[in-house]
Amino acid sequence: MKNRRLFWRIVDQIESMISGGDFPAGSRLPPERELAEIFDVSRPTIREAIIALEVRERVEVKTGSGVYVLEQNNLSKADMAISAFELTQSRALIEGEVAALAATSITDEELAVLHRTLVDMERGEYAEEADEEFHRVIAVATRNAAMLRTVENLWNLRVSNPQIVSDYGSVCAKSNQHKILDEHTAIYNALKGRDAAAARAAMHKHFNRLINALFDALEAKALEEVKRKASEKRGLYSLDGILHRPT
Amino acid sequence: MKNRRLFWRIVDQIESMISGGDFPAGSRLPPERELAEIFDVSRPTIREAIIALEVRERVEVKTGSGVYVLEQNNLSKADMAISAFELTQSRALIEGEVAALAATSITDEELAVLHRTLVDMERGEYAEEADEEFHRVIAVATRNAAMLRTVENLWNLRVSNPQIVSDYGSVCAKSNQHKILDEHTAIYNALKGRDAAAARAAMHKHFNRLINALFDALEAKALEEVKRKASEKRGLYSLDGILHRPT
DNA sequence: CACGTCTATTGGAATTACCAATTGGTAAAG
DNA sequence: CTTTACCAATTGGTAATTCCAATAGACGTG
Repeated sequence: MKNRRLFWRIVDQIESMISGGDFPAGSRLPPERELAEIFDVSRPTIREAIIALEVRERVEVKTGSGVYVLEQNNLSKADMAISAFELTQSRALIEGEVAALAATSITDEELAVLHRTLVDMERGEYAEEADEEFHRVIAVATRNAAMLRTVENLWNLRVSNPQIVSDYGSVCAKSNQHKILDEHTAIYNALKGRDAAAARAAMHKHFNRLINALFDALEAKALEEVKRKASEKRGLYSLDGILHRPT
Repeated sequence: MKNRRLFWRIVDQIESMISGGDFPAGSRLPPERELAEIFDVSRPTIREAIIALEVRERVEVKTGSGVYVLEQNNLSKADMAISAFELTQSRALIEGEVAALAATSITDEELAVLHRTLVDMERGEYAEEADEEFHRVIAVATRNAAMLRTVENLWNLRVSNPQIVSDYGSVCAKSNQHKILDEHTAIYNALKGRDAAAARAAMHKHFNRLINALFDALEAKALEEVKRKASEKRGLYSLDGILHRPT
């Protein structure tokens, strides 16, 4: 659909200029007539683009004065403050209960779907999708829409927070995938046996290992950082290059 | 600020006409030129209003065809499907874990705030606010932003869903407030004693009674309905009015 | 009856003009 | 020298008009 109306293109351009730092929050945009020249469109088109930005609350229009860039509410500055540890701890406790609840009400069809996610993950393709599907199906099996909604929200927090995605990077690497698979299998077996306590325990074990893995990764990263800085200092203060130099 | 730009007035008018049923979802709005006549403004102004509605996703513009009213995503048709039972069950399990977690990390200041919510509730004023604050502070005490976020989400589900608000109506009536207060006090004491298991149990007990109260209310309502219908039938088929009429 | 073409309708965009609010400078008064 | 009042330039607000492009429905042809 390249037939987007013209003003949307202008909206994108102005928006990228704003987020690109050309117009910091609080600053004034060039007058409409100038923008029309810059983007080589008519003034009405610029006005339409500005109205779109205004509805989106990116700018504020002051009659007779100009168009001003607003602070970005960046929804979820609160979300950004959530760390991978907190998220994983929450998921451990909540999805532990979800698994226990699901064990009492899961159907054979759902168990079959779960088993498919295990096969998918073993094949190695779509590993993340299989992971999501696994946890989601268990939430569905609770017959509780609020639980499903909560589990989905937590997953969304994970994938929408770049910091968390980064922190999970190494933990979910291919080399660790068999661990996830083993733990998922344990959860699956507990659910198959309709054993609520075992399902809860297996889910806790799953997330508990993840938390430890996150700690290990954090520790390794911190250690790396220390080494790097030490190496920098060594470079700065070393006398290797100037002592006993054979001229 | 009565100096709102003209097109905002048009946006409001069109929007109220849509929600007023003049233009059902899927139907086409009158052409821009007609709207300009109807509202006695110029066509560019109509265009600006339509663009605002388009950015808000109330309408869809099809070039050469017309402007069509979109379904209102009334955020959360999925949310509407969540029943009071499901929500309460979720809160029982999740906030049970929250209480257990909080018991290990709650501060004396937070305990003091909790105690204040108990006093507030005892005084009877701001009972709902005190309830919300009570559960919220416990979530804060977990030192886990994801948990806090989840608890807040569940609370929002409750207050934003009219059906759930209605179902909770009788359960949270003043006559039952002392029960809630007693249960909150029990949770508070468990937290004060830093007893995770006791806190979890007290929270479970709290929500478990709520679930039973919801069931009772549902049952009473259904019974009422049966009686009402029976009474209607009685009125329809009764012979009281026509037999042995003293003329 | 099916298919393609033609045309009326409708939105898309540009141009021009003029109005209204704001702003900032300048000149006059104190 | 400071303050105030006014005026003019700037900037957005609205309108009127024109032309273009996409769509849909009518119409005609095979």
